[in-house]
Amino acid sequence: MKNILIVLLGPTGVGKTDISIDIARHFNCEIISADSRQFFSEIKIGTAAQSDDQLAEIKHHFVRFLSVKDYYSSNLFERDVLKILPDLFTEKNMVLLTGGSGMYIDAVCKGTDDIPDVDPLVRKKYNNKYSEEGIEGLRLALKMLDPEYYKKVDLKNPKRIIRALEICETTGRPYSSFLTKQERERDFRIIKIGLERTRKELYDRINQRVDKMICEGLEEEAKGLFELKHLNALNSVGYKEFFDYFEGKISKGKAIELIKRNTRRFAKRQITWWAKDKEIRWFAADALQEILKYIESKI
RNA sequence: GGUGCCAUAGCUCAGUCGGUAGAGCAACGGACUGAAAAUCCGUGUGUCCCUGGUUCGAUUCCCGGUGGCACCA
Repeated sequence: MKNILIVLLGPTGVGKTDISIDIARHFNCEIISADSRQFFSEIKIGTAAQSDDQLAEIKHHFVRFLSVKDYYSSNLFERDVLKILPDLFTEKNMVLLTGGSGMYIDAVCKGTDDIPDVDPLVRKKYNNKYSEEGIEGLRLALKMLDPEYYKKVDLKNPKRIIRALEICETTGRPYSSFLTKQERERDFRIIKIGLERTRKELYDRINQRVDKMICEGLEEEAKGLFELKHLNALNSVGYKEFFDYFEGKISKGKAIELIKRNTRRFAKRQITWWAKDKEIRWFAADALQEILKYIESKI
């Protein structure tokens, strides 16, 4: 029987965590988290972490295993997950991958092209170039180094351009020459399950969850990380807004309001990301029995 | 009960000396292969409270309703 990776995805706040526990319990399998912020140990409250009971009952991988000071990426996630999957599959032919980071899930399911790692100094160099010369400076450099990608890329998005430039510089080849658009073959089956709710319901849950985080002490958690606010891992909804409050830029009420709004917008971006993935079978977020039945029909 | 004010986008409101309307916020749609809870792009979504009148034409002016607020009783 071929090994199976169940992928449970959906926007933030839809209810993935609870149902992932139910599914893992039912099939007696372990969980790999594909949530790019739950990786970090210091940001527990703002990332709606699993409860201690949940973590005790079901073995979770890639949850709070990094410090916010660590560098991580979707590519490292792909490598790390592919590294541990064989071990997990020797014990049980099913593993549950669940989370809300679309790019990380895709990295595991579809793979990414082989592109050399980049020296952080090179990224720094182009970030400096951006602050000194603006987006136009980046565009000119890209036009020189990778005219093909220049035609495709969003020329207003500095991160996209900087990424291409740092690869061009590191490898001496155009970034676009590394992009094959070919999906990797995996030696396990993938069953993708999406959880959905009406927009109204989802937004109500998000708003309530933010209020809950505030009660649980999100402000204190953020305060303790204020000195590290420049770190990428802390450029996250729930923290950046509090940092603005601590700096006196906005009121506390405004910060909470913005956390809610930004979480809603984040959820919308997640929905957009998955909208074009035809492999996903969508279910109402509380339809556990249907989901279990669906999985069983596929194995 | 009387008088006054108000009624326009999801919300707060602007505006049209009569030619069917706009700003902030919210919202909506999209892009995205190693920073992705990031980053970036795009979009006004409207019985201008209702009925009648004047008018070539009414969201705008007038009569009468309805609802809200304030004050007086």
